[in-house]
Amino acid sequence: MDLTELVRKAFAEAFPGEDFANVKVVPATDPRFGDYQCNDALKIAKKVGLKPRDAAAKVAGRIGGALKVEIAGPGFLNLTVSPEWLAGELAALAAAPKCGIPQKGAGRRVVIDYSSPNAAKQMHIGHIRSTVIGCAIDRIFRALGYEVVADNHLGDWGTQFGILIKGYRECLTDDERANLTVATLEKCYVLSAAKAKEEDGVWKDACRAELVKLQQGDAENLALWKRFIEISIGEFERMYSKLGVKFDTYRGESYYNPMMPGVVEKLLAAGLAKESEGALIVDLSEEKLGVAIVRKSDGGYNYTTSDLACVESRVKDYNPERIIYVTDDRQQLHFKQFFSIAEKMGFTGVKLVHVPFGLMSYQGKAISTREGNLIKLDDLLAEAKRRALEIVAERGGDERLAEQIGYGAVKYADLSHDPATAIDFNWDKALALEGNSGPYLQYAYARVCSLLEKAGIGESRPEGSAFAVETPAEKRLALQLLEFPGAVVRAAEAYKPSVLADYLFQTAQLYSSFYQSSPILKSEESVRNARLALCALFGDVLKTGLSLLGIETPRHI
RNA sequence: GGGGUUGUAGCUCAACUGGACAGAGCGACGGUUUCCUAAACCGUAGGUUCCGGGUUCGAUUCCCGGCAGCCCCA
Repeated sequence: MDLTELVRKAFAEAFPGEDFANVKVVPATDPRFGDYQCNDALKIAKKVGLKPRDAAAKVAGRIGGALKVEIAGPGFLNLTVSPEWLAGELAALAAAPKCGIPQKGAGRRVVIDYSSPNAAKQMHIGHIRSTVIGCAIDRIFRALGYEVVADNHLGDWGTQFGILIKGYRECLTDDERANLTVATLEKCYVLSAAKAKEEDGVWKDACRAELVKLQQGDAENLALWKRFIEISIGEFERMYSKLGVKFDTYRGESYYNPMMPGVVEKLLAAGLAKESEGALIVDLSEEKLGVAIVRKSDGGYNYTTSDLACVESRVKDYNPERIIYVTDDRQQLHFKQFFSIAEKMGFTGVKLVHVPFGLMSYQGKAISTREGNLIKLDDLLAEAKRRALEIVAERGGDERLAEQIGYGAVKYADLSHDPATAIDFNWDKALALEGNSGPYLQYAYARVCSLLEKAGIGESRPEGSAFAVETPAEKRLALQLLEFPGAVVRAAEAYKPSVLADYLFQTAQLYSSFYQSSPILKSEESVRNARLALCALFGDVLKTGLSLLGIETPRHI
């Protein structure tokens, strides 16, 4: 029985002819107010010409069934459910596949564009956010039944390849060329770029010449470029496998490069683009979005054009309902511009969504080689594992467990914040193992697994009919567990994995509190069975929820 | 100059999009282990939600005007 539906029906009977699509029942903000509350009688009171409390009373009189209704304060409807209702809901949730996550996305397809590092560079801590937030959104949408195309829009084209090719030929030893790694590529880029700054400009011109050859399809340069990309992707995938990230496609900028002239032609044909100071621009000043350059005066293209080509390509290949871009918030203007142009070009059947996140800094400064504050992702993960191993080893845990916990800590530290929040990287916070942290949740899971195993339940599940909620601690946990599907939906609608992370943490807190205060294995049979059923459901919800955040759940810690 | 974004406890952050007494974590102080994993639990202290107006039954949330930080654009 859906409480919102029930209450909406009561509203509709009390006030025929009004629209109550927005009426909703939400969990009570305080246990003293009951189990659920509805605040909508207050909102419609004026509309129907009644005092708020009278409006509430009129609705309250029509809510029946298993619900106890009280009118409180200015006109809140406080709802208290019966133990039977609660047991029934818990049993239904326990029996539902995927812990009751609604399949809202069935038959729908979305493209999610995230991570997108630059080729020939090692990933660093600044890449965590797009990767981890994007991955969580990816998993959440899949869980809701969406067909997701996870696409890694690599930075794999541009002037840096002229510098790299020149550097590769001149700055590396034979041995380095034979055993090429991303670290070597980085080094050769730095050496070559430094020489390109020399006064005479000879090196710089040579780099440009290599770039032109590459762009014109010179076989040797193209082969080198391909090799650089393959090595880069290999290195990225080494990181992704540690982080549990998997892409369906790696279509980088180079993939869209050939489509750019076509895009510009369309813009011209549609009368959207015009010449200005030698460049081709789209004027969006009427929308207060300034102007977007779609072709520079030197004939080169930039991101706006490339992203438009990308939308066209994705619509053609996947026909998605939505394309979600997870990038840092410096790019907000760019996305507004390009979304606006895409709409004017007629791409109206696809919803374009930008999920901006606050840039990660370190010691108060933007992360860059120049600032000398660049921490490699690999090093961060190694340190996370090392710190976790120190603690895990005391209990006989192995390296694998240390990875699960250490990486879980890193990911959770990011996912538990609203994406919009800018994060100043801090070792102790990123690797926190206590309090509101990944390991806290993993620990709660390991404890419940241990409990269930001791009860002889393990991975099997007790009869749903065992549910019976008696004590306040049980009830708070039970009501919270019922909110899981809603939390997943809210996280997806807001594009904020933090909503789910927050829910899971609160749930684990309620469980820990319940666990502390309530003997389970030693209770007499009916209580024991009821509590075990609740524990099992908690375990399933926590495991499912953490999997949506890309955090592993070892059964034993 | 224009635009975006953020401002909540000592610190880091929540607050289900307008609801009841603004909640957590860390840090501080105090307590809990012959008992199902103490990476835990319980309690105490800590607030002019940046400032000033407005909208209304009700504002951390919405509107207007400031201030401050970060970012983008020319």
